[in-house]
Amino acid sequence: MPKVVDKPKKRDDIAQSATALFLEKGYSNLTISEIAKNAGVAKGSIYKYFESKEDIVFAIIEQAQESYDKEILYSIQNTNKIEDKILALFDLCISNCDEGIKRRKIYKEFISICLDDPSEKMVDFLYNIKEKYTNWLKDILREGILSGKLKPQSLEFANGLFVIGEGVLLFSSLDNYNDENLLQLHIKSLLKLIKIGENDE
Amino acid sequence: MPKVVDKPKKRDDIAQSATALFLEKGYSNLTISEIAKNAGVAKGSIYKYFESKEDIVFAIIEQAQESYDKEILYSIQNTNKIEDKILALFDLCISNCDEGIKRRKIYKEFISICLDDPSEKMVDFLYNIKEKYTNWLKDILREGILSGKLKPQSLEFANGLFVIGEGVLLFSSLDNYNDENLLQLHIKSLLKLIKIGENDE
Amino acid sequence: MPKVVDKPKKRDDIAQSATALFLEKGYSNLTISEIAKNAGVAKGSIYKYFESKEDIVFAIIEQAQESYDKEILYSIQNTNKIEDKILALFDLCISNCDEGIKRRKIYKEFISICLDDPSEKMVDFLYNIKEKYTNWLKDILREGILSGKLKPQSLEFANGLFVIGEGVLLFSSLDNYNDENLLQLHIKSLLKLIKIGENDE
Amino acid sequence: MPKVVDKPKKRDDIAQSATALFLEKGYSNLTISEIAKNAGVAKGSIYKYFESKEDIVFAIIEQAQESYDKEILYSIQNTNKIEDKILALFDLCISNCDEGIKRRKIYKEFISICLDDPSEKMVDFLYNIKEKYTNWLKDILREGILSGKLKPQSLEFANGLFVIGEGVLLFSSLDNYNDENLLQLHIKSLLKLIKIGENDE
DNA sequence: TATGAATGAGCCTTCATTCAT
DNA sequence: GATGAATGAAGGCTCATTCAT
Repeated sequence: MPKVVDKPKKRDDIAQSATALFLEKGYSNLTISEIAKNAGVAKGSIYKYFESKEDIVFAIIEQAQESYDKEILYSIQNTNKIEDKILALFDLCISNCDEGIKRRKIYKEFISICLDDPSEKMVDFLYNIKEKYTNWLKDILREGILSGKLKPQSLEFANGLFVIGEGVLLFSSLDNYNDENLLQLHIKSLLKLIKIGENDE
Repeated sequence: MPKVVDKPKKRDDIAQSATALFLEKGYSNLTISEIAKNAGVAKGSIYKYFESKEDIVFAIIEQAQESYDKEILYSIQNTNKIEDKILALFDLCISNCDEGIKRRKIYKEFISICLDDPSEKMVDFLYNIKEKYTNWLKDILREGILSGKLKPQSLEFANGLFVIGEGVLLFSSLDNYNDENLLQLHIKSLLKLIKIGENDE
Repeated sequence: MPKVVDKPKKRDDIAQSATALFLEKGYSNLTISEIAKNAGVAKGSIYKYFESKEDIVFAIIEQAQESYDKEILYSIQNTNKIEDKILALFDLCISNCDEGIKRRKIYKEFISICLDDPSEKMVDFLYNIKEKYTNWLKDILREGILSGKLKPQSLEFANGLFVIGEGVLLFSSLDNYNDENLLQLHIKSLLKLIKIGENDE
Repeated sequence: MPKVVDKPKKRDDIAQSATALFLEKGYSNLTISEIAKNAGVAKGSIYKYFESKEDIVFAIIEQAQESYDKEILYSIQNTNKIEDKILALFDLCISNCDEGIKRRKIYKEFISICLDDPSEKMVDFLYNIKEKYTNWLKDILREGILSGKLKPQSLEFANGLFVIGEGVLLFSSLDNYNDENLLQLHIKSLLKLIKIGENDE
């Protein structure tokens, strides 16, 4: 009987195990040797499951993104107030629990790779994230407009808001920048302006 | 008599010549050998003018930033309308002339270095840019508030606006993203909301 | 099945092969490239077996010293006369067979490294050699004293004798100095003085 | 009127100034640039006065040796007891005043160079030192024999004694070895044996 | 004569990937 | 399937020496 190997599972396991290293050292300081050792697998075997080093981190990122997406969607759907929905959407940029910080780091490394030596695969992935989140954001805003809670021009801020998120992530990874609630304040201030019935003099 | 060499000039010349390579290949794919060859100089000579590879790109970045700052300040001071001042401030993220694109690329590489392997020097430099531009932005907003053209809460958007700029830069460097006027639209939309006397239903 | 490599053996083989080069060119004129080529191995492979260039020569030195120690101990134990025991101890400084000359060269390179740029590891190793050989020498002398063959003050010459050995090694490595029997003469003359019953006018 | 340069003097001055650096950093860590800067001279000028880096340290060593020789000779001639004469001869290996330590370091570096990459010039110089000092030592011993103070066989220890000196120097440069009076003890013990009228049971 | 800019070979080390077993 | 030894290009940096001015 041949040894049965659950290839997708093992692939996941390796990516899982590499995640900790990835967070700790960052992409460019990470070696295949370390990943292999950490996963309890031979260096050569890595290439049975992944095409390249980049492929590994891509798997990590994909894994993280997938689970994050689910959470976010769930959060949005289980929240009522528009403000809370939007904040939920930006949880990645705001949350300060361990899990949140971890995810931010992964995303930051992902961006770093895209900037340093962009591959089509990576850039496409980033592009899809942007589309997806911008669309979710637009859905929220559209819903608010339809229900009469938001001014019609609210939609014009969707793209910009997403991009703020990116900028915040970028800065949050650098030591000096602890403006974790910069984004919250901005969102809240903006909402005051685009909510109907709250435009005070 | 000693051979007279204008050291600062030569340093600048090398940095200048390295800039093209830097833009083309990015920091991590750039080698000292190439820089030297491109500058028509021996490898060893590079180290007469620069302390390290990082020092070279830092010089490039400093050079670019310095000249950019001057232009921006000049633009701001020679513009009347608040909107134009703000757009001038974000010229780096908006402009599509060759010079603008080049600068954006340089800035993007700079960010990339900061993300990949941040040195104190680099991060400090980034921090100072942030402070400087945020303050200029606040000055513009404050002036608008004082002159009765902007609502008081306008100031709350200063930090967020700067960060949008960063996010835009980040995305603009990736091939697929040609939303150059995303930022303009966002700014214009926001201004409509924070201007006094333009809040229409 | 994994390719089976006797790692310690290969390490030894490389060290062995490097020894010839080491003797021929000396530490500072030796390059890793040469060592690799000479061993029929890729440059990178060297670092699978050794941590650094210094590590390689240290292995060579250790190898030589280890085998030498065994021989010396054996010689001393299988010799009867005190004089012969002492001469056996200094075999490294005296012997003129190929093996002896080779060992002397290795030892000389070792000293050279210690003088030029001493690392803790190297100096400690030298220190241990000194302690070991001085102690063996003292044992021989003590035995002679106890058995009534040597005068009690003989022990006072142990340290000095060891150091003569060092000095001789040092000089023997330089081309002009062929006083290989300088040490033998000195030892013999000294023994005449410290032996009991042979102090004649 | 042509600028008159006292070339030999300037050569000496440069060597003098380089000595401190030489002591501090050792030959292999010393750069021509440093020497030039320290001497207040251009790098290129160094090569007007010296043929090579080695030539500079050779000058330093020659300078040191010359002044040392004078002192030693003077000491020997102004001392009466044989033991004191011999100790005076080995002052380089024994003295612990600043000057003595300095000289020992220079000599050690000299030996280090001879071991690492011996040039004819250096080795000849070392050979001459050996001859000179051994001869002085023999003179002292011969005088002692003639005056009936030393046994005839004393002469047999001349070569060995010189070599001990070398060995002591070599070790004294390494951190762990503080047996500064090893040599004194050895000499004194030996003298007791070779003096006439002091052979006790 | 003095200068110091320029040279460029050479150094040790790293690491993603391959492939024989 | 699994292994891990082997590869070898590439990289940043140093420094004694030369030579145009």
